[in-house]
Amino acid sequence: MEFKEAKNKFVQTWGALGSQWGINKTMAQIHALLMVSNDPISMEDIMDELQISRGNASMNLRALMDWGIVYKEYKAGERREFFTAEKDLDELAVKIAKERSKREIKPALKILKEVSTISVGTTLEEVQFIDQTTKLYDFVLKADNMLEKVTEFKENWLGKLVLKIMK
Amino acid sequence: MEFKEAKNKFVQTWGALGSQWGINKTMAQIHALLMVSNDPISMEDIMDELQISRGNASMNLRALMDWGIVYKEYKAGERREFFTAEKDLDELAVKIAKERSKREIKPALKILKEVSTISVGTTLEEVQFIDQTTKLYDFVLKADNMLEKVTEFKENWLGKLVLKIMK
DNA sequence: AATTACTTTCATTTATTTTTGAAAGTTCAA
DNA sequence: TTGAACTTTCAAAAATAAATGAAAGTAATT
Repeated sequence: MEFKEAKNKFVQTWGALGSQWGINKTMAQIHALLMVSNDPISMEDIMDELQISRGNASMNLRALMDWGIVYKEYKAGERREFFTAEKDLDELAVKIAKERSKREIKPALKILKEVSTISVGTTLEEVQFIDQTTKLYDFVLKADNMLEKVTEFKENWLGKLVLKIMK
Repeated sequence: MEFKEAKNKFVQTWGALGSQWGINKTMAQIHALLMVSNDPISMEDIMDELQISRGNASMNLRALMDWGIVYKEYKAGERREFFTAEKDLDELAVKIAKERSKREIKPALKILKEVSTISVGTTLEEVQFIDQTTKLYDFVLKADNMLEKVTEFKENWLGKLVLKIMK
C-alpha cells in the first residue's frame, strides 16, 4: 500500500466510523484529513481532496470548530483561512467527552430526574417505573461524574487510568 | 406530571437520545418501553403503544436481541411471543460496550494498524502520517483494552471504578 | 467606492435511512 | 393437511439528513 492509498483509506474509514457515532460523514472526513496533515489546509484544498462543495465544507468546518477540535489559522500575507485539527489525543478525547456530556448526558439526566421523581400510586407498574428510572438516573449520573473526573487528570489520563484499573 | 405522561416522556427522550448515538429512534423507544415494564410485552402491545407497524416492531426487536439486551419470553399456553429488556444496568452497559467494541473499535483498529505500518519515503507529509496514525492506533488500542478490563469486573464495575478514580 | 478574494447562508435537490403493509413464512392444533 | 394465529421479509413509500451552488455577506486592496 502506498502513501496516497493509505491516507485515503484512513480518511474514508474515519468517515464511516463517524456516521456510526451520530457525526456526519463529511465532518469526520474533514477531521481525519486535518489530523494527518502537518500543515494547515485551506478550504479550497479540503473541497478538492474530499470532492465536496464549498457550502458543505464551510458548514462542517464550522461544526468542528464548535466542538473545539479544529482551529482556524491565518497565514501572513494570505487572505484565505487555513484549518488545523487538535492533534493531541488526550486533549481531543477530553474535548469530545465534555461536548457529549453537555449535549447528550446532561439533558438526559434532567429528564430522568423529572420522570423519576413524580408521585404516583401503588400499582406494580408505577412502582417499577419509579424504581427503574431512579436506578437509571443514579447510573448515568455516576457515569457522567466519572467522565468529569477523568477529564480533570488533564495529562495522559488514559494511561494513568489504565494503570489504576489494572492494579 | 402523572404516570402516563412521565412514561411517555421517558420513552420519547430515550428515543431521541438513541438517534444521536447511531441507534434508530424506534429501537431505542422499544428498549425504553421494555426497560420500565415489569411484565413481558407482546409485539402487538409494543406496536400499539408506540404507534408503529408490525414490520418495524419485528425488525427492531430482532436488532435489540442481536445486541443481547432484549430477550424473547414464552408464556405457558400462549402462542404469542413476549419481550423483556435486560434491566440490570451494569449488565446492560457491559453488553453495549462489548457490542460497540466488536462492531466499531475492532474494525477501526484493523485499519489503523494497516495504514500506520506502510513503508513510505521521508517527506514530512509521509512521516507525519505514520506518526499520527501510530499514535492513534496506540490510543484506541489502550482505550479498547480498558473497556475490556472494565467489563471483566463483572459486578458493579462502575461503582468500583468511580472509587478507584476518586482516590 | 469599486473591485477582488474570499466565506457564509439557505432554499432546493439529492442521498440515505426508516417505516409501512401486504405477502410469504412458520408453528401449532384440530 | 388444513386453517388459525402469529412472525418475518422485503419492495415501495415516506421521512429525514446531508449536500449543492448561487446569491448574499465580509473584508482587504486598489
